[in-house]
This record gives sequence, C-alpha cells and structure tokens, in this order.
Amino acid sequence: MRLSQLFFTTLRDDPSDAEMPSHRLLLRAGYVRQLGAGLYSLLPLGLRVNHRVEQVIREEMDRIGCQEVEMPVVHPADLWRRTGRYDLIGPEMARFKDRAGRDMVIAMTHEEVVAHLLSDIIRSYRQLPAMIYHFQTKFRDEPRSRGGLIRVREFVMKDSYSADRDEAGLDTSYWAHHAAYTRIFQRLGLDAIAVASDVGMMGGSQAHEFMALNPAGEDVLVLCESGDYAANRQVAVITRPDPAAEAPAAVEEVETPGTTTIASLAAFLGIGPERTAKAAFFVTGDGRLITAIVRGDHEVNETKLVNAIAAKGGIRPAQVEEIRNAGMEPGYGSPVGAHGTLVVVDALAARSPNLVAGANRAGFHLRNVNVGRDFSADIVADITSVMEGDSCPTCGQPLILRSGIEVGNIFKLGTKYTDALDAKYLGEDGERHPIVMGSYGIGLGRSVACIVEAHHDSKGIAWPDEVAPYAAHLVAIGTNKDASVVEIAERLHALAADSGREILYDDREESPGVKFKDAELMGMPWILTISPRSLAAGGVEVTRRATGERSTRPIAEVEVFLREGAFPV
RNA sequence: CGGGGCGUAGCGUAGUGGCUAACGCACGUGCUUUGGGAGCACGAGACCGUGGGUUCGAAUCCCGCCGCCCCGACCA
Repeated sequence: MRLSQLFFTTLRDDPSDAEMPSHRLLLRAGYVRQLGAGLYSLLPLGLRVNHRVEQVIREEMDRIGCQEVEMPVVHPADLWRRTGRYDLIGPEMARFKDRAGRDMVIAMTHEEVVAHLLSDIIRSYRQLPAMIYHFQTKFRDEPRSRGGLIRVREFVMKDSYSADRDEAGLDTSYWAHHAAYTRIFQRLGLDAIAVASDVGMMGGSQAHEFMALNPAGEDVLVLCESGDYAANRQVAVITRPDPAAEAPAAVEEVETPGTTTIASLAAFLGIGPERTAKAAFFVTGDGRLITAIVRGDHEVNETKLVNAIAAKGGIRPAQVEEIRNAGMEPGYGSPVGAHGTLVVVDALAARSPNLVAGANRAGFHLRNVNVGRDFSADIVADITSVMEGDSCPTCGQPLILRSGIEVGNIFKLGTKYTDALDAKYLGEDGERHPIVMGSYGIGLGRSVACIVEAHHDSKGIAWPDEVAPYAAHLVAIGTNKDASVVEIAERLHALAADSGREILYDDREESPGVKFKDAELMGMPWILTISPRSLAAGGVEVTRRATGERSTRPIAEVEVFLREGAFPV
C-alpha cells in the first residue's frame, strides 16, 4: 500500500481531548476517528488491526471446536421479554419500534438469540456439546464512555456460547475457553490475568474476567504475588483474624461534637478505627433502605452487599433526606434504632465486641455496642472490600491491589436462558433436559486499545508482529539523488504484494524527517529504509521498531523477508 | 444523573467589549531542498457550537440549549 494513496493522515499535535496513550496515538497515527461520545470510525489501518486480532481469535476458537456463525444486531423484543431482561435492563439497551409497531431492541449481547437457535437446532444429546461464536456489533448506551477506545458505546465483540448436557460438560467447555483466551491474549501481546469475578446481570454460577494491567483501568484486582490468588475486588474473599475476645461492657453514650467521619471520631476518642462501627446507607431498586454496618477500618463493597441481599435492580447510596426520614442522623448513623431498615452487618464487624457506633443524634456516639445485644442484624455476611496487605486466602501472604482493564470474560450460565426459551434436548434416558449454557466474550476495540497501551513509546505505536496492520514500512530517501532508490523500492513493494504480504510503502514527496517520524508513529514492526547511503552500505537499513535495533542487510535478504515473512538467519 | 473543564480554519492555540479575527502546523501552486517533523514566495481555508438577550458596537458580557473531555454514580 502506497502512503500516497492510503486513506489517512497523521497529526503532529496531540488532540486536546485524548488523554490515554492508546487514544492519542490511534488518532494521531491515523487509525481511528471519533464520531461522537463512544462512537468511532475505523480507518483502513485501524480496520486491518481489527482483522488481525479477529484472525487470532478465530484460529483459537476454531481450535477448541467452536464454530463461527453470525447473528443479527436487531432482535425482536419478545425474545428479551421471555428471559425477563427486557424489563430488567435499563436505558443502556436501545429500543425502537419497527414499521409495523413491533418492539425491537439493538443487541447488547446474544444469549437470547443463541438459546433460541439452540431450541431450533439441538434435539438430541448426540448433538452436544456444541459451541458457536461470532464477531458482531453490540450497542450499550453507557452512562459514560471514556478513555478513547477503552469504553465505547458501539463496539464489535467476539462472543461465543457453549451448549452442554450437564454441569460437567459446561465445566469442560468453560475451561477450554479459559485456555483459549489465555493463548489469545498471549498471541495479542497482552499480559492479561484471569481473575475470579462477579456474575452480575448475566447470572450463572462461575465467572472469570481477563484483565490487562493498566493504571487507568476501571477495575481493581486483588492479586497474590505468589500467583495463587487472583480476583476482582468486587468478589475477593476476606480473610481477617478475629479481634481479641472481650466481655461485653455496658453501653454508654458519649458526647462527640463534630465527629462525622471515622477518622475524626477515632482521633477524638483516642482509639483506633477498628474499634468503631461505620454505618452506610443504601436504597434498593424497590425503595428499601439498607443500613450496612462495617468496622471503621473497612470499606463497604457494594457488589457483595447487592449479592448478600439479592437486591434486584441494584442499590444506590441513600440521600440525606432518605436517611433522616427513617429517623437516623447522617454522620452519626447507627444500627441501634435502625427501625424499619434492612440491617446488614459485616461478618467481622459482627464478631468485634464493644464498638463505638453512632447514636443517631448529632454530636453523640455510643460506646460498647454489640451485635445481638444492642441491635439485631437481619443479615450477616462478608460485605467489605479487600485492602492492600490483607492475607491471601490460599497461602496467607499479603495481597496486592492493581488496576486492570477487562478485555475478556467467561461465564457459566447454566440453564437460565435455555429454561426461559425452552431449549431442551432429549437425553439418553429418554427425558427432555434443559441445555446447559456458557457465554464468553472478548471486546475487539478494547483489546486493540490495550495492545497499544502495552506496546508504545514516546515516538508512537510499536505493534507486535501478530497484530500489525502491515509487517513492514518501507521508507525511500534521497529519491532525487539516485534513481535506483525508487527503482528498488518499487520492486520490493511489488514483490511483497505479489507474495500476498503487502507492506506499507512511503512514496510521498516528503522530507526524510517526516517519513521517519510517521513510520515510528504508525508502528509497523519493521522499518525498511532504502537510500543512497543504505545502498552504499550494502543494501537496506532494517530497523526493529520495538527495540530500535538497526542493521543493514543485503537486498536479497530483504526479498526473502518480503516473500516468506522472516529474515534468513 | 451529580461535580468540574472546554467549544475560534483539518490539528494545536492566541484574542476576554472597538479597525478586514491572529499565529504555528497541516493544505494548494511555483522554485530551491532530500538521513530526522526543510526554505522562500504566493494562495485557499472560520456564519468564533447554537438560539436568544444586553449594547452605538459581542468571539468577548448575560440566559437557554447542544456537543465533547475529566472525576464520580453506573457498567454484560
């Protein structure tokens, strides 16, 4: 491909609203353009990268026996009503009516369509297990897109689905995907870590997320340095030692003016935060007020809280008026007298004796509050977040926290969707059984962005070989001084195209500086410079973009590279 | 949806009540130049996001709306 013909342009200055390196560089180097919030066009270079990533995924999916299909982006709403998600999912799912007035939705995922397909195709246990996948556009009207290509509203996802006879079969399909994903991210040059995760709105019994470590990541990962524990902080298991046993002492009201935070309260009383109880208030989707009690040195984990109370429609922090209306005082909130609210107490807080809790009265706290004696817990569960330094549940070593970007996820769904859509098979036993499903996703654009995050330097992108839009970037310098430069460059360019390994060829009438800067910005793995100087030195100057290693190689060796994809050793 | 920021040429910016809206890069033409974002000359390109208001006069002040970015809420 001649740069003089390529539909692109590079930018010398960073676009002012791009902050993440991947966003900045993909814009500057001419891979993508923004259309609106969370909406991007892929230019030819960007699309080629997407195709390369797709191909890696396709090969690994095929390898585990997953078969490629394609399902629609527009679905009848009725299908989503039957699984209950039409009403469960909020405004992030786009809805419209077709010309006949039928309710339709724009796909944000494809479990419904797959279950519908399974009910049509699968009749007998002899057809199971079965796995299908496709690359398809999803639209999720996110409250807020961010980070360039990291979080967008419209994107292509590789989503695959497994269909099995039973849980054991699902387990096999699930771990086959786990292994395939591990290979995929390795091949893509992504150092992705699989972490145990929440099943969220997908439902199901087990899930992992594949996380690319990145300081700008939206998720917090809990990792053990020995490698034997990795979980999303939303679900990471707490292992904290019990506090020393103490005989319950008498409750005592104490005046504590201006101590609306745990830090100020602990300082005022001259005690550690672990001797206090913190009350946090939430409201469920159906309007119930929740009083969550954790120890002062811990933080409420909303995911765990939602799971503990099985709150449909999630929870949100309560507003001051809502807390007051329930007869409690923000800043001095207390489970003692939390009338009419659902009291959820953290397991460790419940085992901690004689805590200082609020008095539900401004300026006052209560000493020596004990669960069971002074107030009753409706639910006792682990509802706090792991903190840096907590013990690994496997080996006891201190845990560390890292930020990550979710590039893939795998879910054991079970029969939630096949039950709803009546997708059953006839077993060996002659009975009809629901098909057991799993679902597995990889975001294409997000993966591309994460690859750039992991493979760039101050000059630009440095694509791994496996995903580069072109293997090499040919730069011709001094074309007016020596006609043979153009002649050889043209020949190499044609040779590559004829061999089915097209390369980029900078045939523009630009100064050497511009050509070199653009080549480094655009990031092809090999930069081939041909000039009177290189010819005098014996051939073509070959630069490895990622490392900057440079050598001059005979033209014949470059021809081998262009024909076969690798230099002779 | 809450908080903050920003909308001036393709990109980056200046101009914050008063002449024909300025500069750099990019773009076009010509000449020179060709190993690290070249030089000279000429040129094209802007309803200053949008609607209203204040004023003799608005890119500039006021109000509404729209859009984008960041933080939070949210997130398969």
